[in-house]
Formats: sequence, structure tokens, C-alpha cells
Amino acid sequence: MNQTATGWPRVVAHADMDAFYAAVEQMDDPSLRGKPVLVGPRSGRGVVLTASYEARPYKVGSAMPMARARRLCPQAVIVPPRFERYQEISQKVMEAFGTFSPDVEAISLDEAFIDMSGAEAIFGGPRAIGEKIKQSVREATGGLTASVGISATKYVAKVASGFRKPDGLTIVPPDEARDWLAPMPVSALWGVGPKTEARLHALGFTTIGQIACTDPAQLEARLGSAGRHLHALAHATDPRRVEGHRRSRSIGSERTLSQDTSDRGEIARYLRRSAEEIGRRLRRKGYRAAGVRVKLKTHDFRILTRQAVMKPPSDEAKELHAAALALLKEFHEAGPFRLVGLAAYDLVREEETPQLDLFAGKARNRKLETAIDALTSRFGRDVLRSGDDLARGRTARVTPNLDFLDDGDGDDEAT
DNA sequence: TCTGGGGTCCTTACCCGG
DNA sequence: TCTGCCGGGTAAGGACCC
Repeated sequence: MNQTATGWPRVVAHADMDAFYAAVEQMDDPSLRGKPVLVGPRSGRGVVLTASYEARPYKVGSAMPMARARRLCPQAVIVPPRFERYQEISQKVMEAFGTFSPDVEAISLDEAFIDMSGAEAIFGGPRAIGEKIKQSVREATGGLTASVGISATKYVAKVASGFRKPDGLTIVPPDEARDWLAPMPVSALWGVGPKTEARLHALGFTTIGQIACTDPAQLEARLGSAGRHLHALAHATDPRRVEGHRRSRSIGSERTLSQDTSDRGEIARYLRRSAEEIGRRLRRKGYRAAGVRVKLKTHDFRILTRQAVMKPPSDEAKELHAAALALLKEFHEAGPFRLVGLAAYDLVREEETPQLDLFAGKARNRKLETAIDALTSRFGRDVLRSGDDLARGRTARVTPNLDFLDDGDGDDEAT
């Protein structure tokens, strides 16, 4: 599998940090090294975000309820997440990737595609490229490892990076890709989750090779347009290009409550804090939202949404919150609810929206929110509290928005 | 022992205008 | 004038990803 890239239609690398959040914690705190570490909430209703490799033999993995993880691995050290720190390191990693190619598509904090087509002359063949990418991650982070997959398409590169973990490097030449995928389970296809997997099993498909051998028209008849797509992936065909700068389609903030509630007033207060958070992020990224969506999750896990257009588009918390309150009235279900969420969608760039901020009141509010942005970015999000929060006697810890990053314990109890 | 938070994309239903 | 069809836009929900 170690050959030059000459003749490949494209050279796509996928780099995936190994147990990223847990690895950062172990790097920053030497006392955690060699120990099972779970990043996630210490209490409350939450799940494991990342389990270190020392914890994985205990069958603990991400997305597992923390209570269950603790039972499986009682000696694990539980560390609350520090997203700002992960963001900081992620940025260094992405900058390092940028030295290989202008086409870097960040999928998340710990994962990216790099289009290396045409770069063999500078960096060597796929294996040399992979080694250099891994080396650059170690140097940029101070020792963290990434697993890298290289092939001619995004999908195969992605599967390859997960093939040997941690600290792996897997090269799949395009002419071997189809056979390489064939024995893998259908769940390894991008877009096949538990539901589609069950459907495929019911139709008699268990491996990617079986999908590849089936008439795509037949797959389409049974699975809709997804059928043709899955057939293409099974043939290692994936037309998607590495996209350098994708613009966001929505920005949201949601929160699972420490206890289910039917209290509309309480829900409205969560919506206000979400609106503040979203407004801040919209302004920081230079977007305005032409749509707002409210989400409630019932105690029995049904998700209900209501959405509305915003005219004109806005990036102000006050307006997002007003729209959210109007939408809240559209929910006729009594509850109780376990989650409250707000999202801004149909994002337009600030400069693309008409300047309608000519009303004095509107201009004043926008100035106020921008001033708060400046203060919170300098002194942290606890620096200001709304009168409502103060009146309710909240502790600083749970006041405007920091609690969205909080680990969920003791959420919202008044002091 | 219960089940996160950030998103994207797709499907379906429905309304409306031509 | 009524009906059918079609396409676009919007809303709601669902599946999936990390």
C-alpha cells in the first residue's frame, strides 16, 4: 500500500486527533497521564464527551451516559470540559494543516480534510505526506497524536483514518479502495446510522461489498435517493470536494435542564440566555439571522420545533428573544420538557443586509449589545448579569451564559 | 443507569401563484 | 369558472455526524 501518488485523481488526507479532549487534559495535567480519563459532566444528566485510551478497555466510549460510564470504570478521573482550551489547540492544528495546502476543511475541533492534490512534488508520496502531517500535529500541540488516512476521496480517507487508531496512518490507493471497503459493515458507510442500518439488515445487506454488488436502481427503489448515494460510496466514489471555507447555515444554543419543567416562565428565561449567547456569536462572526427556531424536547424524548422568519434579519439578542417568545406560544403541548433550545438560521452576512438600523432605539440597543460583547470578551461572561437574574438571586456561576459551558451540576438552584 | 450540544442535510406536507 | 398540475417557498420532523 506504500506507493507514490502519481496517477491518483486526487490526494485527500483526513486527520483525526486521538481522544482529543482527554488527550489535552492529560497533556495539561501530568497527573492524569496513564490514567483512565473521562471528559464530561461530573454530575447531572450528561454523557461522556471523550474517553482516554486507558478508559476504553472498560467499554467506555463517547456519548455514553456518564452514570453508566462511572459504573463500568469507577477508577476513572472525570474532568469537566474546557472548550476554550480545546479551541485554542484546534486552531494551532488547523494552522499547521494550512502549511500543507490552502484547501483545509475543518469538520470539527479535532478533525479535518486536507486536499493534497498536486502537492506530491513538494511533500513526497502519500506515506511521506501522512508522516509529515502527523509530525506537524505533534509539533503544533506539544505532543498530541493524530490518526491519518489518505486516499483519493473524502469518504475513503475518512474511513482510513479510523482504521488504525491511535497514532495510525493508513494509505488506500484508489484502485484498491473498493476491495478494501467491501468486508466492512454497512454502518461504516457515511450516512448510515442505527435506523438505516436496521433497514439495510432487514433487506439482507450486512457488508459494504453487498451494497456495491447491487443494482443502484434497485437500491434507489428501496431506499430512495440515499440508495444511489450509498451505492456510490460502496464503490469508493465520492464526488464531494474538500471545501476550504464553508459558511455556517445555523447557530444554536440548547440546554438540557437539571430537572424537567412545564413552567413557561422558566423556559422563557432559558430562551433569553440562549438568545444572548447566539447574538454574541452572530455579531462575532458577522452574521445576521433571517430565521429563528425554538426547540423543546419532551420528557419522553420527542423533539418539537417551531420556526419563524425574521424581517429584517437581526443579530440582536433582544430581537431573537422576542421572536423566541412569540414562537413559544405556538407550542400547545403542556410538557414537562427536558431541553430548551434556540437557533438562528438563514444566516446572511452583515454587509449583505440592508441598513435598517436607522431607528434611534434600535441603534441604541445594538450599541449596548456590542459594548457588552467588548466587556465579556475582556472580563469573561460573568462580568454582567441581567436584572432578572440578579433579582432571582443567581450565583455568578450560573449567570448569563457561562452555564451553557458549565458541567451541569447544581444548575440553576438559587442561592 | 438513562440517554449532550453543536451542527448538516433530507423528506414530507402544505400553501400559494401561475 | 373550475380543476389539475407544477414549482417555489416555508414549516416541521427525522436521521445523522462529531
